[in-house]
Amino acid sequence: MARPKSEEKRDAILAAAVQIIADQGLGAPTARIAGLAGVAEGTLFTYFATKDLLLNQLYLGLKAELRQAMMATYPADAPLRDRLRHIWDRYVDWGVHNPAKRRTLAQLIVSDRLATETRALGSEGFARIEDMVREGVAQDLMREHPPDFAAAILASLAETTIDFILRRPDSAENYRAAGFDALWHAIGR
Amino acid sequence: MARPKSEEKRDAILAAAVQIIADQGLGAPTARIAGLAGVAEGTLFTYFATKDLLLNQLYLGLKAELRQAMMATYPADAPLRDRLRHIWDRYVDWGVHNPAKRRTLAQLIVSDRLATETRALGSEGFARIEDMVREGVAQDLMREHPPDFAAAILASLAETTIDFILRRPDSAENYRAAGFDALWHAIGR
Amino acid sequence: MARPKSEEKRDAILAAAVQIIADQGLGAPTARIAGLAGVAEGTLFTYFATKDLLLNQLYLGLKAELRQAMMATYPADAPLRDRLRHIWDRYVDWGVHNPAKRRTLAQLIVSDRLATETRALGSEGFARIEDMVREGVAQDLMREHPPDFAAAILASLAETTIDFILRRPDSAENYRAAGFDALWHAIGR
Amino acid sequence: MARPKSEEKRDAILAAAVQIIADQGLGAPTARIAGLAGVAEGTLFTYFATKDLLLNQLYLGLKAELRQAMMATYPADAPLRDRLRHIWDRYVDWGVHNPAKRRTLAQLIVSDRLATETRALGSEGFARIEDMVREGVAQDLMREHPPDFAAAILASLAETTIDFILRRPDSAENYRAAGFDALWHAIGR
DNA sequence: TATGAATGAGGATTCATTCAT
DNA sequence: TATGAATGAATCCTCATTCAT
Repeated sequence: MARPKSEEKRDAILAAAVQIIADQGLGAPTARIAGLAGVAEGTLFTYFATKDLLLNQLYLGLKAELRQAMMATYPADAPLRDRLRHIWDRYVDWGVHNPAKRRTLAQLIVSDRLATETRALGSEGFARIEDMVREGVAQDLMREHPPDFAAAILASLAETTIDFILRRPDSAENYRAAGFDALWHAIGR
Repeated sequence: MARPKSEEKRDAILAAAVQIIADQGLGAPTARIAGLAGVAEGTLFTYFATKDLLLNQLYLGLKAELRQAMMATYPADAPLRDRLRHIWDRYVDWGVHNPAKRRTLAQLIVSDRLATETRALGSEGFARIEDMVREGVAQDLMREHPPDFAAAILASLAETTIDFILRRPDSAENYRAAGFDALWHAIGR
Repeated sequence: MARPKSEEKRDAILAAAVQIIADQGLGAPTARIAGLAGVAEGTLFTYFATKDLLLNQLYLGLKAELRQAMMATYPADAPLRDRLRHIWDRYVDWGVHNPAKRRTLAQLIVSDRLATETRALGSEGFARIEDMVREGVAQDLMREHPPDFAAAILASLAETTIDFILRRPDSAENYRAAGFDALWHAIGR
Repeated sequence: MARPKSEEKRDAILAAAVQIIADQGLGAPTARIAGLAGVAEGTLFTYFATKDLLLNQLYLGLKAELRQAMMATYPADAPLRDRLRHIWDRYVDWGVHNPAKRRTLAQLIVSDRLATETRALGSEGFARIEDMVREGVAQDLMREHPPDFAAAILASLAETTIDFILRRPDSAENYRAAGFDALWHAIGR
């Protein structure tokens, strides 16, 4: 007895949700999401009992995806600055190449529909960055910031950088480098 | 000329909207806003023909308020770093002391309910910061970033800082200083 | 102490009502009527305590106007057929030249907003036609129809004639003549 | 395929609309219509996306019904006068026996809620009458009227006749005969 | 499990009427 | 009397969710 609820359909719903929410906001009807996903209105609810549940799963999924993108081909043995740059580039690139996902994520984050627990789960896994900060501080490469604060700075500078790249794609490389430069000075020594 | 439209009522509606939206999101019923404002459901619509119009006005109002807060008692003759610090402190303080307004602003910004024109109007007036950046670059105090990029970095670091202060109010002073430190290094030389 | 409520304003409101109702139906807002009449929303209600009252007055006014139009320069001494033709022509012409009034009247007649009494008042004054029918029967010029039935036939054929003239104004004269011909045969001998 | 949309429910809604509109006008709430039809408020909108759509369908349905009534048991081989009389009687009877439908139809016709296309569709199918007129003219039985004008005369005289019968049901037979007599002379020779 | 019709609470907006000015 | 802001009931329609098929 294989899994009866097809993984495929679940994914289709999630993917549809990203598109729809990106351009109609969280108020978008579940019916529209189902439609784009190619399933019936009611079917959506066999995969996600509730719209809120769908939204929470969506958030978690997107966060996980971003995390994976950041960590893919992570050069564990490279020098600190290179590893940081690796993460930075991955973050920025993911954002630049997935504007709908990013927009949806933004809506979810400021919304009141994420359970506290969900939010907590989503924030995990940036531990690697925090480790790097601790390492940097120990090696005297970085100024002494609380590690989570430094990680948050990385994220916020990356977001700003992505915004500018999306607005002026021609200067993408400039902004990506300038952003990293700002980051390195902001938290480095 | 009958009863003139009262500035007071308009403000009450806007103030109510801030509270309600901060904790129920943009989907909050206009009826609830009117209720909190102490006016009839219909009255809201004599002041704002449409919920979207209300939202756009609200955005503009909050942006203006933040701008004023930042520029109040601006020490025009102080050294660059002090002027930047002044703006930084005002920004952070405003955010810390007006969490509902800030939350509402955040919702509005990621929403799809702001007219393009509104968004443009709202972004104006951060020119002062950009001027400072130009000045800093000229004086060789700052690294050469596009001025609007530097201004955006200020805003994003301030937001991050506010987040941390709200989460750990006891360390407010530390975060405010650390945040500025990060900013100064990020864009300074 | 002359009359304080200006007759002029009253008429302006009634005239505005005709236009507005003709193209937006009876559901048109009183505010819009007031606007077109050039008076304030509230002023309308000092002239007509209620929208229903306004509608009833409007009906009565239009009916009276049509009646007067029909009877103007009535050739009391002409032969029966000529007198009937006179009324016919006046009726048709009034309808053709006052399409908005006619449309409004039509809406009022089928609506449920006319008081029974109003409707009764409106129907009066077609007595002249009924007299003509009696006279015609007596003179053996007309077939024996109930006089009010004959009058109603006149009205309904006139309405139909007006409809066709409005749709094909080039053939106005043809239709007016053909319509009268039909009427004369319908009720005449 | 889940529950299919039931023809029954659709008809119930249409039937309810007739009753409600007949006595409360086109302004009658959809909720009341749904209520009388025995379905939920929302259900009405799965059958008719819009109140205007419902109204247009209603008009078309009633027109079709009237047309069918007129043509049922049409004696295609009878003499012209008998065929005309057949249509006349059917028309009048339908009106007399379906006062609510007739009242609703009247409201719809003068309203501004029928699409131009709807109105066009509704007028089709009175072609049979026009054919009869052509035939009558050819046989020298009728005076030369434009066929559509003659058809309109039939309708308007029938309506007038129905009005009188409804007001004085005791004389139904007289009016029906007198009305046809008027019609026959109006358009016949 | 998949479907989509059925449900009815809820929401933005309208509008006749009232009332402070 | 004239004005137009204030009122809140009423209206059309939406939408998450349920349920018969």
